[in-house]
Amino acid sequence: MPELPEVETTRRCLEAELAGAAVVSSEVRRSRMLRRQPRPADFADRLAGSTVTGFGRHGKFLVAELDRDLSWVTHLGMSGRIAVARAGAPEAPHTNVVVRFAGGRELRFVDPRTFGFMAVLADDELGSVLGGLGPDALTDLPRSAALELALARRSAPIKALLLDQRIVAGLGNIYADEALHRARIDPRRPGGTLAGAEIGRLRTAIRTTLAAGLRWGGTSLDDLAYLLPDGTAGEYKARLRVYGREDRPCRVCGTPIRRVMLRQRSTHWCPRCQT
DNA sequence: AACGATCCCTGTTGGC
DNA sequence: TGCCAACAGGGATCGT
Repeated sequence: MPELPEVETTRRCLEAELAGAAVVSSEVRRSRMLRRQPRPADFADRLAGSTVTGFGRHGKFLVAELDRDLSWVTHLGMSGRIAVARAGAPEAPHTNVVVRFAGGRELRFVDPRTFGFMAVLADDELGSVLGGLGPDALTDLPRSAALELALARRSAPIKALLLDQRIVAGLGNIYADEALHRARIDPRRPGGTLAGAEIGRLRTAIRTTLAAGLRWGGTSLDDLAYLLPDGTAGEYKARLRVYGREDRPCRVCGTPIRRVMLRQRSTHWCPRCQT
């Protein structure tokens, strides 16, 4: 579930907790977590002795800047989360990577399904991981004209195009459904059929939806998946309009929310509000 | 090129 | 109760 609001919430916590901290050592317990690191041995070698100057984000990628011109990249995948704790405090199951900082705190990467990954990359390696990403949906959302151009003549469902990180980076399955409900657009519509006014509504809906998710600390669907780095849950789930609400009444018109599989991803919408 | 299916991995849930 | 299939926040890759 980690999508842009969850990653940005995580980033803000890490910036407050760990910006300026020096890495002492790291421990990788599942080597699969380093599969995007060109030479896996570089990970621990490059982290040791590095200082984190700040935490950034592009789409769903968390990008910590290190001194020495290195970037420490984390993707949370489906089930990943970051925890910050004191060394020695009880560990969650599936703690796959631990990075220890001077002063006795550590960053823990918990990820049961291991779809997430970490890598410490030099500038010339960064492109192979972040290169294909489109503009960030929160900080750099394209203007309507640019969005219209990106969707023109596309036959894929608009929902699928919103999930394509090359067009806009940051939306996932939850917030794509939520934004389309806010925009009153049927998720199955071919992207190329969206008219001018609809593009504007979609753009506004993306901004509003992401801002709302962020305001509530993201969406924690259950206690086993996404949580904030301090272990508390994001509160946006209670405010979702369509995701996970099949057969329950639309919050706008009362019509039962419908669900279909689109590109193997479950898709929720209101058949009355969204056309 | 663009599109859709499949696979990666582990855990939970719902139906029989 | 027990078992097994279906499904879950993402994305790389492979046919067509």
